[in-house]
Amino acid sequence: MNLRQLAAHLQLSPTTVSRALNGFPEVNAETRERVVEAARQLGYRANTVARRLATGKTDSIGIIYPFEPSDLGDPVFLDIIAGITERLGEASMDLMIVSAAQEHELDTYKRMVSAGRVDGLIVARTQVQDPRLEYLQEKGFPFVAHGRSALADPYPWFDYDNEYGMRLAVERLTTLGHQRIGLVSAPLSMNFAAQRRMGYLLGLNAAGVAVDPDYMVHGGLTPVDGAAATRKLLALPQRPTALVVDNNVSALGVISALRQAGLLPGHDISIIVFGGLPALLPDSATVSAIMQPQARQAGRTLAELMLARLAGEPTPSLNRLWKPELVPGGTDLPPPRT
Amino acid sequence: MNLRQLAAHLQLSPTTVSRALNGFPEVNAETRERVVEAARQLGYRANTVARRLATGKTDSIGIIYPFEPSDLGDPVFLDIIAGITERLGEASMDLMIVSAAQEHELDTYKRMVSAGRVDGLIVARTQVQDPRLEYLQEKGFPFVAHGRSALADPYPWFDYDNEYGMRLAVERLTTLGHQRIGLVSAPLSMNFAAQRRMGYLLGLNAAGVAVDPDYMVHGGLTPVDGAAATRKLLALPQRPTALVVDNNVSALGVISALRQAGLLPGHDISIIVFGGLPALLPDSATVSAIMQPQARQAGRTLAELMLARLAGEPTPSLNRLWKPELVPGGTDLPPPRT
DNA sequence: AATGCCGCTGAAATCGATATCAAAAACTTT
DNA sequence: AAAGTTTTTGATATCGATTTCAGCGGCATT
Repeated sequence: MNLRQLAAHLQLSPTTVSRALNGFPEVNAETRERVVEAARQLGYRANTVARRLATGKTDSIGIIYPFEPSDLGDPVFLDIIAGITERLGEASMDLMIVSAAQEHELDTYKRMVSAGRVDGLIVARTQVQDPRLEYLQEKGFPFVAHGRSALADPYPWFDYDNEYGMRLAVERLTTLGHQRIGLVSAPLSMNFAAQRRMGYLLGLNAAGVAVDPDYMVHGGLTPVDGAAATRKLLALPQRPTALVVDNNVSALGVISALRQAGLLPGHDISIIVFGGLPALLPDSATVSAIMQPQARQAGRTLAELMLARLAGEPTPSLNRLWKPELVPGGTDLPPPRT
Repeated sequence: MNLRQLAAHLQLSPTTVSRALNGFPEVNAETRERVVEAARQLGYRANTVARRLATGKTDSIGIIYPFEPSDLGDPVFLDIIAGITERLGEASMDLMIVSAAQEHELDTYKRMVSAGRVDGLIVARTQVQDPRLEYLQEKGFPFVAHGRSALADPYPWFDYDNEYGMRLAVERLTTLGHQRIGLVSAPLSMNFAAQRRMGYLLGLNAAGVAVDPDYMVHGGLTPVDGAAATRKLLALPQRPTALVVDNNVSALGVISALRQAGLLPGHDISIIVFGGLPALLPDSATVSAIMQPQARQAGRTLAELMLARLAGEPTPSLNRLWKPELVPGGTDLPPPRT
């Protein structure tokens, strides 16, 4: 059942039918009613592809995700996706997920852009220098970044105030009296890691605690890396009395490494995790954390920004910075007396 | 840059250019080379939407996922998605993810089908009686089910041998001497739960152990439900000496409930988890499990089946049943002497 | 030399909608 | 009643590809 057939059935022109269904004001109220009724009855629904060609809009947004073979899966990513699709659905738009081998990621962006598959792209896991964003900006292709980056011109982004959050964690610990605070962080090429590291430094400075590079370990984004970093920190001559971890995936490894070393978090050593442990874990609330608001809400916001961008809102208004907060869970306590 | 422009540039007709780029045999080799070269040089790429309208294929597959507000996120779902997109990408097809409120799920299916947005759908979380599958089959719309269901005609599906897997677990425990084995399962309307329950029953029967309905608790699909079920089992006059859990999300709650009750899994009580604990957890390997092969591989297989279905392969050949296996992790041991 | 066939190319129709512009119908105004 | 508006409808072009069918030139066949 296509438009022409429906029109023939109604003894109207396709033009009028199309107008009636799309709510154009010039259609006679009675006619519109007839058309809408017939469409409902016959189960007519405009062919998405044809409409797309005619209007030039695809009504879909893409997200390109570098699924790595070894990737254990970012626990919040799915929740973000849920938020995005939810909000897009309300505007009857779709989300297209495309996977890209990391080395060909930029090529995938180029293909998506020039083949006109989507109206806009959401860029995840931004990096400090991000060729993907540079490419999109140069092309003038609509995008929203999840995380900030160094770009020439303003662009729409959504981000947590990573620096502030980590500073919050460090200041909490210094207030409690800690002097030796270890930092476990993700690769510094990741934007959030660099920002959280900066928060760590600022926090120490504010408390007048000297910075010792030995206490800052950055590695990968897996539990295994977290565990390795922890062992390195515990092996220091003066081992840290507290740890801050800049991401929750590594944190899983950190905690298991502590247990293996016979240290009970919240008893023998303090620990604050940025993002908190994955909510899936029954004991996730027992670890003190810097919490970001709901990931699903973040997804909705990303979609919201995308829609606003496509509606032509001026870029400077399309930035959102969310402040995380400290949620005590019992693993932030004063250092042991010596 | 569109086809017409490229053709004008080459002083050829759009027809010939299209044919050259799409590998039709009747094009002169020299001409083809010229065309291909020019396309590369000028960065021409056929507009996806226009091609879709002309060919009637969308080159994309949909998956409709009932993201629930309370959903903690299925830990393997993302991995399955990764596998699907990976395989589809190799066939240069896209995956469209659509979220649906649970109550409107079927409507969403109808919309996707009649608006011609995708060539096929992958149906997740099949149920014993599944109106979504019934609808798709009736419409003759291509789909692949992740999990079996009761349908009139044969259809493409991918599934684990749930019955076999759970039977494996139970037989392992009865062999060790357990007589009172508790079952924690997901809602029985879910297909996998019903199948695993059947495996549980068969396993007990095979060992000549009487079935006691009190030892079978089914609830929701969250850690909280798992914990509640566990407490119920522990409160029985003769409490079970072993537990089998039919899904890994509930298992998280089961384990924490055991700990709270002062029972150490693998010491005071045996436990085998279907699917194992989420790999994200550092100590996931310490729990005995019935393991399914890699989720990502499952995703690839789903995509593979979809592609085969679209290529017109006969349905009966499009079924895949994977056998899970027992992976001991230290929590399957003989019951304590009494 | 006339005919037939093959290899290659192009004109035009098609996919199913929307958008533009023209025209018919209904209604006011003078 | 004629002229001018406003309301409503329709014919047709358009989006950018693919696909069908026709045609041209060259070569082989008779």
